[in-house]
Amino acid sequence: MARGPRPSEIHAEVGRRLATRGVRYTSGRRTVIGALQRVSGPQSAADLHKRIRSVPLSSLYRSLTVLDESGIVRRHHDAVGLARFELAEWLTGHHHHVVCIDCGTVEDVELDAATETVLDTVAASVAGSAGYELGGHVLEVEGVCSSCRV
Amino acid sequence: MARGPRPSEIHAEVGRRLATRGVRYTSGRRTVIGALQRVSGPQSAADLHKRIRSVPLSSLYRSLTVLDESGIVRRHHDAVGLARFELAEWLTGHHHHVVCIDCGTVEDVELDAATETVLDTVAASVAGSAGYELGGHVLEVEGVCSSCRV
DNA sequence: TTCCTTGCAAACGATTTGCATTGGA
DNA sequence: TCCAATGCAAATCGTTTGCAAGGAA
Repeated sequence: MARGPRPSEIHAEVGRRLATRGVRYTSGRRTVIGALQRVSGPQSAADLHKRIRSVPLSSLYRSLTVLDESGIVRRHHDAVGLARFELAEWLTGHHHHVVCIDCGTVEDVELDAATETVLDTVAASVAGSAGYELGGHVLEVEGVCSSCRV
Repeated sequence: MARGPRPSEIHAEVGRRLATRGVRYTSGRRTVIGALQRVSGPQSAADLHKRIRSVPLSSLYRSLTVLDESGIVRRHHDAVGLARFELAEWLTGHHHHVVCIDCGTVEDVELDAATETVLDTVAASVAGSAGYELGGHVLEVEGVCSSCRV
């Protein structure tokens, strides 16, 4: 399975990628990447802001936007419509999400190669029959997490 | 595959479901359900409002909220974060989405029973290994639609 | 020096809500 | 009749943006 660069190399990778686009890898942006690296699952701007009070919200949003446009982070939207950000798959490895229907928590999950192959096949046939050129796939498994099941 | 009631029976089904919750099936709500029935893929409030000018936006949102809470429509959020609504699966049958990475269009796709079984198995194992009680699954296939590929 | 980036405050826009009125069972 | 539903306008709130100051190459 395609895991990304190891954690210690992520900053270098990101810096390189930004450089080729004429974008600076400033300390604020490093802080954001660092925070995303330390957690699991997509984070809202508010979540991140709580962890890194040094970066004001507006700058945080601006950084996340640039990082998204540069393919370094990926923006999702949770069930409530809140924007949530996570490192792109080339940095973390391909993975899927398990979403708790009750509390909304999202956790990352990696599938074994065999299963992933099956999904690829399914995705390809779906894309084909709809006349789409396949780009990727996202499997979201919904359920009730252990804390909500108590 | 579990298809829902036929189109002509949907209003009756919806009315029945709402009644058990002490919610009225008013003409405005009928209009909304009718509009959702006529299109394919999740619609934004603005989309719906364009089709049914008779229902003011605020009422539209209120109806969609009630219908969502009653399990009659389901709310999603597209790549831009806009809320999009579609009839619940017990009314339309279980299906998945193909999303165009370029224009954001979302189309419904139904898989054959065999493939669906495979997905169920995958979803169950994912939920299990994450300690979740399985609720359902969503496969989103991303690609480039034919019009964007020109 | 030259742009890109940052901070703050103000602006935006989708969605929600208060309140008086209307309408369905 | 009686309470839920509606419409309008005002309020929310996550997110974006203008502009002047700060910082990296």
